[in-house]
Amino acid sequence: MPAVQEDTLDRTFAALAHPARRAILGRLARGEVASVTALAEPFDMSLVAVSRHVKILEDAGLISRKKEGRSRRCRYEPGAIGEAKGWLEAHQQYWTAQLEALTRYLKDAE
Amino acid sequence: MPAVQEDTLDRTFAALAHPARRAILGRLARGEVASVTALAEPFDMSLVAVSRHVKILEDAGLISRKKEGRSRRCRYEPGAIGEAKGWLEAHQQYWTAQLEALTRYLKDAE
DNA sequence: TCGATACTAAACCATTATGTTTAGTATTCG
DNA sequence: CGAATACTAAACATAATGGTTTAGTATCGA
Repeated sequence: MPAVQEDTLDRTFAALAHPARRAILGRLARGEVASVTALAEPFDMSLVAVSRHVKILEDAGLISRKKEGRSRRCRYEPGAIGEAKGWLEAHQQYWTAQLEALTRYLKDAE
Repeated sequence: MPAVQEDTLDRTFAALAHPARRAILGRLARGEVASVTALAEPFDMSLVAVSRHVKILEDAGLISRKKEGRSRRCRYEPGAIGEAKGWLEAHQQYWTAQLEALTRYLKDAE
């Protein structure tokens, strides 16, 4: 199991906890590369607010932003989501292993 | 892809964003069934604080609490973590598919 | 029954999160 | 150059989070 920094997971899970950020990430995860203005378009929220959501996603390592003229090209970065998934998987696996052990134990005890 | 309620994911990811809660969940995910006092033991934090972390995990559906005499038996509930993992997987998959398509495209363009 | 145990509830405080509006900085285009 | 575009920064209001201490409530055990 790769040793992931605690505060990295903090930031990643916190970033994923907001529906607007999940929506933005979802769009980018489908391969789209979009400007902040384009990302803001579906939301009933100021551009400033969206810009900060984008920054939170960037700080969590979930996306990257590159200045391109006067706009920013935002793209998905798969590393952080992989780490979060890894954490969840590891814990689900432990549970599954535990459950299997219990099942075997109960079978033997019959 | 199962339709998971947005605010359920909000609560689940928010619950996972705190290291103490991940630690508690990790313990329970390994199959342990523990009282709040037992869960609080490793932390340099009041029992009251831990009790509230436990409640946040419970509200997110990650664990359940059952009154047993004067203590509460806390146990792992695999559903919510599965939904969170499902969300992450779905988005990783899309990206992977996108990447593969791009790779094919670039190969053809050579 | 009376005190200890295992909590949860309530009140409080400091900090962080999330939105707003208003400014300011680059960059492009006529 | 000068206006429009695409942001980010700053200042602000409000709500939520995360901790504390102090009070309850329920249960157990002598």
